[in-house]
Amino acid sequence: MELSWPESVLSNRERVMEELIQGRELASQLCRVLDDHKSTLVSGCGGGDVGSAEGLVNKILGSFANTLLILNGKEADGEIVSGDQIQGNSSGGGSADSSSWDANHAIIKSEDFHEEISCKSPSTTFKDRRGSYKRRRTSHSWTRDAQDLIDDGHSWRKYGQKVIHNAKHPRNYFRCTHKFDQSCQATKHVQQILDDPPVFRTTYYGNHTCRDYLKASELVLDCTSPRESSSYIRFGDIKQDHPFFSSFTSVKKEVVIKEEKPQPSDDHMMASHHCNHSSSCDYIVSPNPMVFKSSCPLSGLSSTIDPYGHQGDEMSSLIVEPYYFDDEVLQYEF
DNA sequence: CTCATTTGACCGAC
DNA sequence: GTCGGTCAAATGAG
Repeated sequence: MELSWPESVLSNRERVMEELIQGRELASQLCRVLDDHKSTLVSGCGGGDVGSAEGLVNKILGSFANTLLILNGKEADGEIVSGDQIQGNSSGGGSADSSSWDANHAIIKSEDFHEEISCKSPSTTFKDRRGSYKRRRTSHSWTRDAQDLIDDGHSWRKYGQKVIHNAKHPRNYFRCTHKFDQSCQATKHVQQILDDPPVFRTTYYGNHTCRDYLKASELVLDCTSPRESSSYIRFGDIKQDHPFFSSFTSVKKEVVIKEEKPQPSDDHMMASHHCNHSSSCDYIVSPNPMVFKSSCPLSGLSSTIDPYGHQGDEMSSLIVEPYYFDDEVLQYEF
């Protein structure tokens, strides 16, 4: 199959590579810093170079964010951020808090970005009765206004629709498809708030804890067509009519190749994919769930990088996947 | 048959 | 009492 990159992508390809490679280098530095820090702690000296580690983390996040912005075509708008501009979750609040990012006619606002790790109702007391719930007032949420119903890269299942007081259109309620099989608590509400032009407000609640590889392994693309303002690369569903989609076919293959290796963990999400093709493609997304798996919530990454300003969607999914650089896997062990 | 959507009921928050 | 979020049976699509 012929790989053909669109011009806009080709022009950014080198920059993407630069950003990714820089991210790899920074990550390597971070590993060393963390190792030093660990040994320092073991030796009882305390302190360590935490500030340096944080700086590296920020730079890494910035590198990946820049990559994503390039892919998203936002570079020209001067929205490339430096690593120092990105603040990790650990530094409190998250940079997405006051962010408003206009992409593809979408406006994202982070309304309520409180860190509430401990959630309200423990699953042990989970609803025995219908309608038993607590209103979401303190859980973090993000709203996103868009003229299109944008696929955010996750699988959603509609579980309700409600006519809202003083609202012209009913509100639709969605939960993650993997709510039960993976205990993913992410939900979203979608409501049309304007008629002409139609504007849909999507409010996201909670983080995706699922690993929806089929959907998560998508890349957000900038698209010149307003109608396709939210096109994605879908590795499990390559759209061949799009020149950029076809160019990523090899990516899909590589993902499949990795699957065929025996996975010790619960890595069965893409078991339905079968492909024996090999590929020499250069930068790849892998579904290996072990990479980036740490005690830190993934939202720590996604909340700061994701230009949409919400956690756990396709962007974060892309980021937390391991990246291959010419047969080299970027892996972190924290 | 499986899975997603629809829709009325339920119930806590206000 | 009203409103909004969720549940779950019924229904539909593939």
